[in-house]
This record gives sequence, structure tokens and C-alpha cells, in this order.
Amino acid sequence: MTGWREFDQNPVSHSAAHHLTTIQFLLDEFGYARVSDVARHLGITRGSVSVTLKGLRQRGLVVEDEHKHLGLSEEGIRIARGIHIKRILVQTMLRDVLGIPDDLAEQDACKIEHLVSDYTAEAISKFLQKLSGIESAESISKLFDDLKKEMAAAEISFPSEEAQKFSDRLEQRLTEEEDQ
Amino acid sequence: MTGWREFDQNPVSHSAAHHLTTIQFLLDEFGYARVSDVARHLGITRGSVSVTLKGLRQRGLVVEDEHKHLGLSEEGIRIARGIHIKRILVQTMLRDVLGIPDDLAEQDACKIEHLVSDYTAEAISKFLQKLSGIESAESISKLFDDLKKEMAAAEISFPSEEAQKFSDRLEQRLTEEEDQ
DNA sequence: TCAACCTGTTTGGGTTGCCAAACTTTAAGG
DNA sequence: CCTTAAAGTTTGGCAACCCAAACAGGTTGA
Repeated sequence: MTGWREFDQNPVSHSAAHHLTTIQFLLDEFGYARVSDVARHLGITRGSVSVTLKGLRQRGLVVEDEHKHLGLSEEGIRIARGIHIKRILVQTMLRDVLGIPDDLAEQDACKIEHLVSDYTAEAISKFLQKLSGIESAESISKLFDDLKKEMAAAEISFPSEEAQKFSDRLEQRLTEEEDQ
Repeated sequence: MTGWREFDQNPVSHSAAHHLTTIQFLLDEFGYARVSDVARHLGITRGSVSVTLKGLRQRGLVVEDEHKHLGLSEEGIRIARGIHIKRILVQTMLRDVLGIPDDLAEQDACKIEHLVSDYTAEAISKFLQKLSGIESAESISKLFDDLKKEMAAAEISFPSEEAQKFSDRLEQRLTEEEDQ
């Protein structure tokens, strides 16, 4: 059971991820980003942002010009971009494949965006692309329609009887294969 | 941009999730669970576990008999079970749908298991069930085979050119729909 | 020009969660 | 029974992160 703590030893923390993507967003949207803009956008105090950004500046991810305007280093851009792409991919996957409502899909994506491995992100991308190519195919579009209808209709309380039984079977299969 | 901190205000933290599921695992596997067993299994010190479990006992999730043997309350079982099911579902989704290698799928699942919403977990369950029902259908099984081959073959470096362009399009679509 | 306001920083406090190390309790075996 | 070793707890440290509050500097409108 080693490795369960990979969790908090990611390249960037959840907090840092949001600081970086926020700066990127503000730059794209308004052309500039200051400490208090970031704070407002994230809903935390200027003090907290100031401290956090000091760290990110020392790590060389964030830069600051003479007018206290924030920017991202090459590395910072790379990271922010990566996280942003992961968020979009995950959100789309949740929304279009699993039929999760927009707001919830966004919320879930936001929580896990920075934890998804590069490899997995790439796989999601490939999967969605392939899918969009053949979404007209009968069986598959029917699958999604059914799923979405069911999800929309049901009063979902997790874990449902079904999900429990199903995951039991999945687990059995996983461990069986392991033994071979 | 409110709500980005839902992250750390989950019913149980990543750490707590693992303490609970570990106790459940040890009970299933060996019939008992003590502080040092949990510590060994998680790879952290007895001291840390002792402190953490004190909290979980106060929250009524963990119980202890006269011989220092640990157990889970009804609520504790419920939570541990829920997280465990989510892990299985996510792991299976990653492995069987996206073609992620076993160990990486497990690792990713471990990081996000406790962050996935109940609703999303239920959707994954339904999705996988539907899928297993028709996996023999031509178009869809071909899709997965192709995907897995590609993933196995490629030297993946995220974000690939393709993923970038693709996510740009996805994002555009997302924001367009928002405007309507 | 100067009060009022906005910005950014610093500092003391609090939380979670880990470690190391000292200590206490429990369990065993000779 | 008594020595030892394992198990459990406590405590002081540390690192992230958050807040509140006190300050310092810049801008602006009356």
C-alpha cells in the first residue's frame, strides 16, 4: 500500500494550480493580473495570495513587473496550460460521456484536474476524439442517450444497490486477473 | 470562481479516507486491525495514526474495543464502503475504457477516489454496466481496441499538439453553449 | 492638498497532517 | 516474576494554507 501519498507530492498543489490558472485567465481576459485580482477571483484574502505567490515566484513560476503586474514564466505557462487542458478534458468527459450536469461536471473536474496523470489526460483526449468521429454510430449514441435519460430521471443516492453489486463484481475481476 | 475550495471541505479528507478503508481492509483480510497495523499498511508512523484515529473516534467513525482492536461505526463503514466503491469504479473506467495500464489506473484512482461526487460515481457505474452489456458490438469494441493500441504504442508527452488543439475546440464549444 | 480608498505585505493565529523521539502500557517468554 | 519487545500515546517541530488585522504606499476626487 505504498504510494497512497503521491497525492500531496504533485508538481503543483491544488491551491497553486488555481493561482496559476487564475493568473492566466486574468491575463487572457483583462490583459493584466494583480494580487488583489487573483484574490477576488479565488475568493481568498490578498494576504494569502501575496504569500502564496511569493512562493511561486521563488519557484520561478510567476513573475512580476515594475508595476506589480503579474505574469507567468515559461514554466508557469506550461503548467497552467496543462492543468487547464486537463480540466476541459475531464469536464467534457464527465458531461458528454457520462451525462453529468454541467455545473456538477465543472465542480468535479475542478477538484481532480491537477491530480490526473498526463498519461490519463492524453488517453481522455484520444478517447473523446475517437468518439466524436463516430458518435453517429447507432449503438454508441443510443448508449449515451439511454444513460443520460436514466441519469436525469433517477433520484440518485450513492451507493445504489446496483452500484454496490456491480463494483463487487468488478473488484473480483480485478483481483482475479491480478492472481494470474 | 467560487467553489474551487470545495476541494478540502469534503466529508472526509484523503488521509481520513485511507485510514478508514485501511481498517476495513485489515478487518476483511485478517479479522482485526490495530493502530500499528494501520500505520504499517499506510507507511506512516504509529504516532500519526494514533492522532488521526483519535479524531476519527471523536467523529464517531472509528471505534475501539477493550483490547485496542479497531472497528468502524455504521457511519464509518458507510463512508469506507463508498470510497472503496468509487475507487473500483474509477479504476475500472480508466483501465477498461481508456486503456490506462493497471498500475497507473490504480494510482490515479487512488488520488481522486474521495473527490468524485456520488452522482458521478453512480453515472460511472451505469456507464460501465451498459458498456459491458454491448461490448461485443462492433463499432464500440473496435473503438476501444484502437484506443488501447494507440495508447500502448505512443510515447506520450502531455499535452500533445493534438490534445491542445482538441481541448481548445472543446472549450470553445463549452463557452458557446454557455452563452445561449 | 489631503482624506478616503485601493493595493500589497507582514505577522500572529488556527487547522491538518506528517515525523521523531520520549514515555507508558501491554504482552510474552524464559 | 521479571526482562524485553512490541504497541499505543504524547509532545515539539515543520510545512501548507487559510484568515484577520495592522501597516505602508499610491491614486484620486473634492
